[in-house]
Amino acid sequence: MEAADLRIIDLLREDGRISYTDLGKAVGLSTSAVHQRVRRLEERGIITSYTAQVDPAALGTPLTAFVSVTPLDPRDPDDIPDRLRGIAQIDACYSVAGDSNYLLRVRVGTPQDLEELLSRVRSQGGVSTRTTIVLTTPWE
Amino acid sequence: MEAADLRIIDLLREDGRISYTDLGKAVGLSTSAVHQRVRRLEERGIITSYTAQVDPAALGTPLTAFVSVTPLDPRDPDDIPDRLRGIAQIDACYSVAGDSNYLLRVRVGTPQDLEELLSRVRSQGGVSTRTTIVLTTPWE
DNA sequence: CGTGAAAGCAAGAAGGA
DNA sequence: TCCTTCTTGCTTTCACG
Repeated sequence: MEAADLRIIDLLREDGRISYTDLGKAVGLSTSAVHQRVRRLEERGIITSYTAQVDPAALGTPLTAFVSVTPLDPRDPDDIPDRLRGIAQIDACYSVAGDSNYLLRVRVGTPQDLEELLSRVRSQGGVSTRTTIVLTTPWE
Repeated sequence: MEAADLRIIDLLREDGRISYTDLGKAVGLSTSAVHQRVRRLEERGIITSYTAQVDPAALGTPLTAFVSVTPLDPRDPDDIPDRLRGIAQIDACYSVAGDSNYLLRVRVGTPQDLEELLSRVRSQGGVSTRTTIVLTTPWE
């Protein structure tokens, strides 16, 4: 990938709402040229989306936790992600190599919410869980 | 928080580059009204930033891992986040309650890069590590 | 990749419920 | 306080060189 594209990606990661005009000034290209480059990056799947970052506490979910997930019966077909996909509190799901099969990052409001969520994950996913509470997030 | 603000936040999380005009149509308010609301959400720190999501593989970092971090000497002052902040490959740092003190999410290109990174984390952070490799990311 | 024109959008001022 | 409308200047988009 070219230097201009990398610079564009950097700037768009810093400020996803920057205008193509400013982007052009920053990389030394015309508005249309950067616009075209950005479109190509999007088409090639390099830039996948643009999102607003929101303070979880403001949305009523100040409590973050990581949940390690292991199937109760390892012989079952592994469709755990499909089984868990509908659960809104799970905001990331990683398939991992290690003690457990999956690692989930979840966000909830209170310890009670976490208890309910874990119970739902266990029954709906057919899994056992091991949970690690996040105290603070120095950066993300 | 009001329903309109929540709807605005939802839409901005889905598409961080949506125009205020479209946002206004979607929530049934004028352009200026939503614009004003968005600015207030930003000022109040509810919307913290806008970012482009980029495919890690395209940036040459297809390998994701979680690193549990424990201080070698628990009596030392705990400035581990400060010690690790400069390391670009660490893209999230969580202080956790559990076996270890911190959980890092890291992204690198190759197993060799991971080896180097872990060695740097250990020496620079004054910590021991336990690493879990991510195989796939069903969602994030 | 750049230019230029047309359409669309942002941002501020003024005024009303 | 929060909304709408209006106006001005930018930004985006697209056809073309």
